[in-house]
Amino acid sequence: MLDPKVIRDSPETIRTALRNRGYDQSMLDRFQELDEKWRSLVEQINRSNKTKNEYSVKISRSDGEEKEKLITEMKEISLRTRELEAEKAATEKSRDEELINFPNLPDPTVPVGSCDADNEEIRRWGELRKFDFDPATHWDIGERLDIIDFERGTKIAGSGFYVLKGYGARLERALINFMQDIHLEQGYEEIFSTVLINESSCYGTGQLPKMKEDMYFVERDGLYLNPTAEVPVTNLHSGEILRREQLPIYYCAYLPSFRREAGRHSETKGIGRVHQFNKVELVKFVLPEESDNELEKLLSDAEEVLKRLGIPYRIRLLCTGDLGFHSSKTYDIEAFAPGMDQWLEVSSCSNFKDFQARRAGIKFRREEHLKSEFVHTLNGSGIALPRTMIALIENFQHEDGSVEIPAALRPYLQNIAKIE
RNA sequence: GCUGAGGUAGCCAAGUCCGGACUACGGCGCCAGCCUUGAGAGCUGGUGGUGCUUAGCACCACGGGAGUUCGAAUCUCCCCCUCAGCGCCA
Repeated sequence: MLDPKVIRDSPETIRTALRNRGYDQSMLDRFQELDEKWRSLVEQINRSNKTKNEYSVKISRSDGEEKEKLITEMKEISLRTRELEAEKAATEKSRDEELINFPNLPDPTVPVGSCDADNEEIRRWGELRKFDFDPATHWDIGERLDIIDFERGTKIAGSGFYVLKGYGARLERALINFMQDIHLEQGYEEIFSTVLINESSCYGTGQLPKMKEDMYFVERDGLYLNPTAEVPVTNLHSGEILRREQLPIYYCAYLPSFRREAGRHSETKGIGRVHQFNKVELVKFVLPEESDNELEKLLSDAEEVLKRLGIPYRIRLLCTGDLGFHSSKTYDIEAFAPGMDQWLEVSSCSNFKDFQARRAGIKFRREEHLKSEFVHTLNGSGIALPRTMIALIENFQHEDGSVEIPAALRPYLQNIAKIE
């Protein structure tokens, strides 16, 4: 959520940001109109309340005929105040509905652009492997090795689900532990959170209201299935005022994530876009002045996973048009999958600045006597499992259909060297 | 799931039965001033949010919401959460 004061004081900044992001700027005009009306109503109600408070004291101190007279007068004032309050409540509701739909302000370093082609490649790591045979896709390899079962996933849950078997399942578990251990080394504290989360948590990080259609919802209990551990983990501190010495907080969390991907999964074959997937997530709570640096560190912490696995990747800085609703600046890490011949987004590292903190009410105090301020939050996948598995299988395949296990991962798989 | 007790400011905690001077008692912590060589103690004032015509003024805030009333921390209803006991359970 943006600071309403900033919208009031520098609407042109907001207008530019909306334009650069490709948003309809009319929301700004609607907000301004409603906000002005709201402020005028607040003024009127304040005046009215003041009179009421004065009457209240007078009534309690008088009796008899005078008291009756005062009560009659106050009745009228009360009635009028109620009307004003009803109007204010309605105005406030409309205004806040506008406010919650404003996307975050892009960081000045974010390139202005509208589509994928405008994203800026920052760097590459690793050599793309040269094959002396035609590299197979992970779904072909997975089926041949009997480690990925698409048909049975569909049978037990539906289209867009899959099941891992044998070494596939073990590889998944190994990757989770491998990643978590790296992040523990890097100074993150491990969290295992709930998979079901309430509505206010989803508003807190900004998934709601925009992503409602993409989330699974348990109607009976009013709970959502976790779409990304960013939501529960960031909300661990919602409504809290942290002490200065608690910051920075680094959390890493493995958690299954669920996305409805309404009308989209059929576009992608394999396990690149599915309804349920595992992900290790990195979440940071930091001092506002540190968040720029913390984003760079977060990115390199996530990259470390791919480096140790030996999977080639590239880093892209997203342009204003591709930036997520709640993010101020985002780097995507894309691993190369030679079978699919595609760069796959395996991580998205974002600085949200105070956007989520403002929604979720996450503050800190520099000194005990000073006013509380909003923290800055960041998060990044560290990293998403299925696409990592795709890259791993497709990069380390042999012509005979076996898949080599990268040396760093072997200790997590009873030291086996390959799956065949 | 049932029964009971609770939720008041950064923290602890009075007030709630019986609505009105509650401008929310008091304490802890913290800040400023006074005092002191210094510190401590003591004393005085301050300590959340919002709006505005911003050395200030006003309003709001007692878990959340709705209602009753001229007036609600206080009465009524719904919901959330905490604790205890019982029940159920991997």
